[in-house]
Amino acid sequence: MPDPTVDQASTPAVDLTEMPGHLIRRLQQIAVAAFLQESEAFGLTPVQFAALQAVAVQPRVDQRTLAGLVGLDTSTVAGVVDRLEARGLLQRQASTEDRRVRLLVATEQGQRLLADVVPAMLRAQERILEPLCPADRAEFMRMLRGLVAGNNALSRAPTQG
Amino acid sequence: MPDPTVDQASTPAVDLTEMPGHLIRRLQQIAVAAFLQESEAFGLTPVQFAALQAVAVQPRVDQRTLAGLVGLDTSTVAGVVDRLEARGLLQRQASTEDRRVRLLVATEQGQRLLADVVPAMLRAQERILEPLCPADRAEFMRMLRGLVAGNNALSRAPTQG
DNA sequence: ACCCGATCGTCAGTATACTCACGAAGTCGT
DNA sequence: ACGACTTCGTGAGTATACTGACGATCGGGT
Repeated sequence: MPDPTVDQASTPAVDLTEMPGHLIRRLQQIAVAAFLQESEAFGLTPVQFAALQAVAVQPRVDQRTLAGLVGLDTSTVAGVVDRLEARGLLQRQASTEDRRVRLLVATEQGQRLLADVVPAMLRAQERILEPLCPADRAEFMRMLRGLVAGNNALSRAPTQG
Repeated sequence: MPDPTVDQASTPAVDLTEMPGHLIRRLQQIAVAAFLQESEAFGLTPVQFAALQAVAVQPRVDQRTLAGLVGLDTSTVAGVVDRLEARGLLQRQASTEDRRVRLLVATEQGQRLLADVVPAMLRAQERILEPLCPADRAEFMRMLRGLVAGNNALSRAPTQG
């Protein structure tokens, strides 16, 4: 009697739970869900938070530089900035020196919202790593940094920060 | 002289590269890029591969069960299955016992494609973990499994497999 | 037999995230 | 001054991934 979960023909015995890519995707879904739960009251997504935060720290960045800071394609940044601008959290200013670029500045409202969201964001980060013992958490973060740094060039939007 | 990268007002000093959520998102982008590069010739996305693989291993699954196997929302599964069906890699069969459900079966063509893609997929997995030393790779996978299992209920699409 | 709640799939809407192509604008060589 | 090349932002097209709502269907209780 063959194992009923495995096709008798020639289906390769691939276990998704052994594949880094699969687990990374699942963990990403989890990380987004944790963030959204903790920051429910503020209506910011993780990417919107990252973008707004980067703009607040570095006012008058252009969109291309912002893309490099948060690790996004410039097409994607355009949409994220659109939504932040529509909510009045951020402004696009025309540069006088280079009329191609749009300089980004966080509004007062954006900075206030940011300050409010930070604690929720930090709670979400803790929740993500909670299943690991404290020693493992540090190890995991170290490896995560190593993997992202080592493979940085692989993705379309390499980080420069 | 204050650090020019930090706003002097009150911008919280959040370093994105210290946030698990940010690094996980970056690593996910990297994992997808690695998969797409290795499997370029076949035109399958990581999620399409996972879904097709799960259907091949477990023929006549319904879409809801498939969602649980690969960790996807049923809405998302609908789209993935649509695309696989349109390419003739998979078939939706009406169940005689329960007319609500659509049973999924991989076609011959789908199974052949799957077999062709598996080596590319495995190469992608190796590339993702490549920056770590072999001992760390095993450790990383162990922690990854622990994080996904421990937080499984957090995401909308908990895995049952 | 019939209603009630649960389940399966789908749909509309929104938000990443990519590719490729484009126009506008800058820069540099000649 | 002019053409070649590059760079910045945007747009269309595609693919995850979620929420919330819906119709169709099934099951159980009365």
